[in-house]
Amino acid sequence: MPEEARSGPEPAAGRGRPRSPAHDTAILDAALHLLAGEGYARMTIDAVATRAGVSKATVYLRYRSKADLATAALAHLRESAGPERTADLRQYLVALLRMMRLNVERASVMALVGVCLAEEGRTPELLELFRERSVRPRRDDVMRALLEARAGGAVRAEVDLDAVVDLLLGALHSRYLSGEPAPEGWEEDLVDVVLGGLSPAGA
Amino acid sequence: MPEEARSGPEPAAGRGRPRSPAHDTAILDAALHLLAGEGYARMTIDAVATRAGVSKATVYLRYRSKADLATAALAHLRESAGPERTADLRQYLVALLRMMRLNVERASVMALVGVCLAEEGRTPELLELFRERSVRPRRDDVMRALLEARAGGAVRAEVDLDAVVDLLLGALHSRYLSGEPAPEGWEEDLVDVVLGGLSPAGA
Amino acid sequence: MPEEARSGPEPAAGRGRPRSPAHDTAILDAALHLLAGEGYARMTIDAVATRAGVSKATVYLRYRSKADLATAALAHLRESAGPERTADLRQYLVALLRMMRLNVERASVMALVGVCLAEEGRTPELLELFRERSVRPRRDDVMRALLEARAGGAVRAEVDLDAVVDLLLGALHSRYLSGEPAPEGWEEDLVDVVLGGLSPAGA
Amino acid sequence: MPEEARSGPEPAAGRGRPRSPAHDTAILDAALHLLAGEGYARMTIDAVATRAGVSKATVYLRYRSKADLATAALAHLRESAGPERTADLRQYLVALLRMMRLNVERASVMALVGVCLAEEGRTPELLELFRERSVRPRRDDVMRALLEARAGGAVRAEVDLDAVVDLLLGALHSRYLSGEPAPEGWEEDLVDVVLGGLSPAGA
DNA sequence: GATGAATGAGACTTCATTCAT
DNA sequence: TATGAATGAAGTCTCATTCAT
Repeated sequence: MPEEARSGPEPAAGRGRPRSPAHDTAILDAALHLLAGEGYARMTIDAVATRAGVSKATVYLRYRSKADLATAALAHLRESAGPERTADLRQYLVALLRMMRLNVERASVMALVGVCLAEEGRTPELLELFRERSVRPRRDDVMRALLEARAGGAVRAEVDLDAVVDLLLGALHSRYLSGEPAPEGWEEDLVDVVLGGLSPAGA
Repeated sequence: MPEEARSGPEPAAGRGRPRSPAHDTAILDAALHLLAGEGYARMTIDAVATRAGVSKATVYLRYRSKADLATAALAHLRESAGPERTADLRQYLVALLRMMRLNVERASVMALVGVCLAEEGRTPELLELFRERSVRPRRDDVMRALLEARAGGAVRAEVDLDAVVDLLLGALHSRYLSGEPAPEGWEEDLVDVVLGGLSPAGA
Repeated sequence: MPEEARSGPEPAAGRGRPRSPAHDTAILDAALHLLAGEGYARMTIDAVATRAGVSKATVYLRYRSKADLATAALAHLRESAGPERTADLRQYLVALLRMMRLNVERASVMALVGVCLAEEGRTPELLELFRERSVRPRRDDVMRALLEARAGGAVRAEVDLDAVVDLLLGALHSRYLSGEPAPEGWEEDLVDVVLGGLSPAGA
Repeated sequence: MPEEARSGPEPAAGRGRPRSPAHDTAILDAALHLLAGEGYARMTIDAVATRAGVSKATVYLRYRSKADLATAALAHLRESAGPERTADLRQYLVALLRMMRLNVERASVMALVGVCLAEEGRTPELLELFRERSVRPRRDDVMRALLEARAGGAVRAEVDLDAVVDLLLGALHSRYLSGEPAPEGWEEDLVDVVLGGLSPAGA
């Protein structure tokens, strides 16, 4: 059988019994769940199959290998949408950061980040996919907002906007690594620092 | 971490063959190297022993289990010193961030972060130790510098300094996850944004 | 003992590849053989698998652990049937004891007894199973014969029949432990003592 | 060094520091305890050494191998003395059986029997030693009492006394294997059966 | 003599992957 | 297609035994 038949959930042709699409998503959901919860190495095909309610061979019918499956699972992360855009930059950034923080607190996003980082040496596609589905969309959101604000004169022209994106989006990681939970109003504080700067009169 | 009686270089009364201190460090170095390079699950005791030039049982003489070894390896991360303190806040922060970035580019620090995050659900000690040895010292450095600057009037009194720490120290993660290398002068840009803010005239 | 879903020869709905019944018995036979010949600790799963002509994992597909396997192997001891019942008590007891003695001389029954006794502190199920499959059936045989004989008036009413069972069935152990082989007519001697007693005139 | 120096607790000559006799017995006691409690395979040299309060090498200084040690431990079983001899046969036998039963209930004698039986195929010396120290003395005790009773006319001349010994001494094993505890007066019942026989009027 | 370190050879168990039904 | 069985290659940990002090 041609190997393309196994590289993803798309079946070879219209011949024979079609693959169950319910199984397709069940497998990917299960894999993603385990990937985040157990890490790559402890995500066993058996556990994925059981959780998805299928047999191991059914998984292998769709994915050539465990790495393939993990990759597909990450690719299955739907590009999450950011919050509604508002005209006010501060308000928008605060909303975006809050959404991200709640995400992190709810799902095991940080574990997923960890898996991608830890596996980078061996399976760089994982990090690449995570970037594409999760990191880049958020960066683009922020960057677009900043560009508009600059166009509207609300942001100084000489500021390096890439650096601003780095600052805003990294704070969550930094805070998570610190072990301290983010206090009430944390997002507002962040944005205020970035907007207003530290220096007394401007500098 | 090794059993109490075994964590020091010399056994109780100096009787019997002394434990080789060369082995002690070789084992921890090997473990740390593999932990960063292969992740927790793929760091095998066999590989650690081979790399350290000892037998597996010699490793087990020191550490009761693989988790023990990994934890000890992380604890063995020497608390790296920050750069020389300078009176000028901007200059100090830039130097600190640069040092951190070079660290990340040189060693597999991000992989280590990933391992700790990925294993948090199962071995929270790893993240805890990483925090203690790597994260907290850096945060303290920054915070001290900020407090001094505020005392000297170089920082507005109403700014939330914790948020500033989050911003500055997270940018590196954010940038790493973006996949784009940091450009020349990146640290200066970061610090300038934080010092000067985005808004045109102040706020 | 194997998991419920796995203890029968056919899986739930007949789906998938059926488990080889030849393997089932080959594994149990091999395990029993090694258990008797090598003892519990030296019965390795590897040896069982090799002797059964399967892979180790195939064994683990059926039994969760080595203890499980050993238990199942003992449970696999078919409840051996006693000799034909005869009306004459003496004749029946002699036949039964002879059968048991031949069993002991032929198979490594005593080694198996030893294993169960030696492991009692750690795996009491072994002894329990051995009891159920080997000890109790024999005791019941004897007891039934004694009860019938008593009903027929061939046995004094005031005798404690449990003690009689203990005496008759223990003699084999005692003799085995003595190191001397049982002489020709040993069983007859035993039974005659028990029937006739030691005392000259009666009591 | 000559191998005899290791085959037992007797040191080579009077030269050098003499071996500690306290260690000698501590090691054997520990070994015997573990042999009975854990079985041969699970009796580790490490555990013996620890329990004896010495180091592993100290054990090896005395015994060439684990098998050697186990054998010596069994040989160290002091030939336990039977109860006081009394003129009355019945009374003596009851006392002897009671002592044995209490022994079995107190110490892990049955486990030791099991170990010897289970290891017979591999280390027949164990069973041989056990026989010599524990089995034979008891058999001799009973036999002597029977012979005296016969000389005194209290036992029928034509009875096979070896069979009587087998019966009396095996009952304990039989009862132990049955899983039921011996009831109050069990020994009396046994002896009464053997003395009086089952048959109503004599034979 | 005595100690604790070091080791090589396994033992149990798991798992990604392939087969037969 | 889908299933459950079967497998070979590890991986963690233990232990009898030998060494260096």
